[in-house]
This record gives sequence, C-alpha cells and structure tokens, in this order.
Amino acid sequence: MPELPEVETVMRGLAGRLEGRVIRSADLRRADLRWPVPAGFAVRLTGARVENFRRRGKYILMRLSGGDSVVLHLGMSGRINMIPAPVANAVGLGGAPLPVLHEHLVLVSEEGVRIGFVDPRRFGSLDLVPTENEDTHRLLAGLGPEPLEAEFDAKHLSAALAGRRTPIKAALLDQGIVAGLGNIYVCEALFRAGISPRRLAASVAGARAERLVPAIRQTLTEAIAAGGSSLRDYVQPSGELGYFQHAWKVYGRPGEACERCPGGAACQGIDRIVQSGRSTFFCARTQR
DNA sequence: ATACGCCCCTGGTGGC
DNA sequence: TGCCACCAGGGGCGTA
Repeated sequence: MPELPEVETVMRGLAGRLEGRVIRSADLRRADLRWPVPAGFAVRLTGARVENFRRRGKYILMRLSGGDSVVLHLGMSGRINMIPAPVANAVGLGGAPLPVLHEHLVLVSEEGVRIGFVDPRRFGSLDLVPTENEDTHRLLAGLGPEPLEAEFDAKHLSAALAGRRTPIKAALLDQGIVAGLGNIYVCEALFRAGISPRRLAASVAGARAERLVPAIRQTLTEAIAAGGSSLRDYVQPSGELGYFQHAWKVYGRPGEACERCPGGAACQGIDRIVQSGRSTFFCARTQR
C-alpha cells in the first residue's frame, strides 16, 4: 500500500495522538515480520515517552525518551488502527474488544489511546536504532533524497540517472535514487511530466528532469493534502479514508481515455504494461 | 556496479 | 458454491 503520501499521513496521525505521551504498555504479538523484530523490543518501548516523529522515505521513525528510535515500515499491507481513549465507565456491547486479525503490535498510552499495527502480509518491519544514529540504520543508509526537500532538484536527479540503462519507471522505484515513490505515484508523476515509463533513465537527465522534478513534487503534495490514496486496506490512523485515488490520472485506469487525449483517433487509451513484474499505466501518445 | 528474476506472505476478485 | 489462477501500494537478495 503505502507510499510516501500514505506514510506521511500515518505519521501525522500517530504524532497527533502520541507525541509527548508515555507508552503504558507495548504488546508484540508476532515477531516474524519481514525481519525478526529484535528481542526486548516491547520492553524498550514500555514506559518510554514518545518525543516526536520523523518520516524518511517510506519509513516512520518514532523517537523515544531514552535514546531509541522505533523504525517502522508498513510494507504492502501495513496500517495503523488508532482508538481514542475510552470514555470512563463506558461499557461496550459484549465488553471485550474484538480481536483484530493480523495485529502484530499494540501500544496503549497513559491516556488509554490504543494503537495497533496491522499487517496481513507481514512485508512490514519493526526495529530499533539509537536516535542519534538513525540514518546509519541499514534500511535507511542507502536512501536517496527526500523528494519534497530542496536537495531534490533536476541537477541531482540528472546526476543520479546518468549512465543508468534501466527504464525510468524502474529507476524512480529505486529508493536510492529518490526516497518514497512507489508504483502508483511513479506512474502518476511520469504522466504529469509527459515522460514514457519505458524511456531509458539516462535519457531523462536534462530538460526532462526539469519537468519530472516538479511533477513528482506536485503529485506527492496533492496526495498528502488528500490524505493519501485508499485502496483495499489503507485508512488513516483515525479510520478516515484518503481520497487521492479519485485523482489518479492513469493508475488503475486501463483503456480509459487520458485527460490529454480528447477522444482523438490517435489515442488508444491508457495502456497497461508490465515492467520488472509490476503494472505500469501510461498514455503512449502523450508520454514520450 | 548494474539489472533482473525470485521470494517473502495473505487476501480479494473474477472466470470457469 | 467451489476451486484456482492472478493480482496487489515493497524491497532485499542471489545470480548473471
């Protein structure tokens, strides 16, 4: 599921409820995620105060008093369930909370806010790293620049793509080139930039990179403003749906006319192809 | 160094 | 109704 806009939305939701709060209990129910969750994980969280959050690419970092940062990745199917503190003396129908399938970590704050990390496919991960060394964590060390920061510009992108003989689609999915893009937003950004996903990455350096950088920025910024895209299982921590999926211009819309092809005979509609095993959606007429 | 399959895992959907 | 193939927002790893 989650690409940069969804991860950002999840992080903001967590920050709103947890920042400055103390974790009363941490219950790790499964440790066999993408990688084994380290021994003692839950103990290190229990009693710690949540200082603040940071997002790096698709990773959420939760900084704790005591010097640890939790490194959370949502994988393909990860999400956060957040239940506000129960009203005093409230009696639920039937009492006991419904068991949540695939809920691997449950945190309860001192105020009684309940945070659940749910991840059916278990491609997500949980780890700890000293806050002062966050960026040296093995999963973060190789990440490219943040696409919404100033450091990400056409000059940097051109340099990163130089000599790359792989399709631009694959290059943009490479988190070492730029951090946070996934299958949906790469398709959308390439459409906006008018660049074919099949074009060799090296040939995007230059004028096309000048178009691609703002296209990526705009796509991500608009998606964050919409609360991300809700597909299948993605919801904001509050349970609200993101609505950016309604703004997709090519992703998931094979056969439809693209908005830049007003019904002309030259337009064959939005194409779906497979690149490195994953679906790519694009307009063959307007993306070159 | 780069690039491409394969694999990890569960669940939903659509065809027969 | 049942079964099965295929698809899904990620990404590390082994191999060529």
